[in-house]
Amino acid sequence: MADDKSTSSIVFDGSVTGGGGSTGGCRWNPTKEQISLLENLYSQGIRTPSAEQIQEITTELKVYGHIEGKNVFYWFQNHKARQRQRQKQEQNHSNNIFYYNQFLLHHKSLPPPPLFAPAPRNNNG
Amino acid sequence: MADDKSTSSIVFDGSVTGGGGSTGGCRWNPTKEQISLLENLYSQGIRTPSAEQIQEITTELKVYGHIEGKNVFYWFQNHKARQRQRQKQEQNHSNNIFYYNQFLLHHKSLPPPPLFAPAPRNNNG
DNA sequence: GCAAATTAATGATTTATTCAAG
DNA sequence: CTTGAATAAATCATTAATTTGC
Repeated sequence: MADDKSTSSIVFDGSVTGGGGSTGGCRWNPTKEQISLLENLYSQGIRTPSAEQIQEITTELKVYGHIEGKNVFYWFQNHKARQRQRQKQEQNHSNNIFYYNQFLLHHKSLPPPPLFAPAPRNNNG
Repeated sequence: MADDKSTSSIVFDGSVTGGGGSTGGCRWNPTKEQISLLENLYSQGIRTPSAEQIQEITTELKVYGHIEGKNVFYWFQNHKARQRQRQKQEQNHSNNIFYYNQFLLHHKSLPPPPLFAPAPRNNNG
């Protein structure tokens, strides 16, 4: 499905180096161990590791194969986003009770709302 | 398209105001359309709509279901607050992930990340 | 069994929001 | 109001699975 994109030529030359050779792919190809470890960390609650964390994780994962900090960073980004996406698809549940305090609503009849009245100043419209 | 969950339609038909019987369950339950529209307005820059704006928005949103001015007002209040909270948490949690996202990635292989490392010492070996 | 073609998964880039600071 | 910072969302591009035909 690579229609006429032509916009991006990609400067990626695959000089990822470091790899033990293998297929010398252009993009990082995580090993089972690496994925397992990453998923474990994610499961532990790590969603957006700090730079330091990324460094540590990268170092750890290097034992199982070539990897860089950016790979770790991207992995968490993508994983979180895709997990979210999948969850969203499951949004079949009925009500979407949102964030609203019933506190005010209990007032029911709602008297004249002066709250937002004294603000005739600039409007963002 | 036509992703209507059709969950709406009832919910708040009439007896919202002037009740007095049930203590709870009478709070505004925004529909997808309403939320979408509100978020759109928020995205357009509206943070604290004036009374007139609230009125207009309310009128517009009434097409999709019962809603009152206070709901609109509170929605913006809560939405803004929530966004701020989230942003703050993020800021406090992560430091310079940005480092990976903008600069390094464009430079391919991750060089030594001293940017966010005030570490004046350099131990190696 | 294997290879080409197609589809699905996912790594890597780019873009758009959002709040804080000046 | 403009700029800076930092994601998250959307998108592109490549790899792995899977399918299909021989």
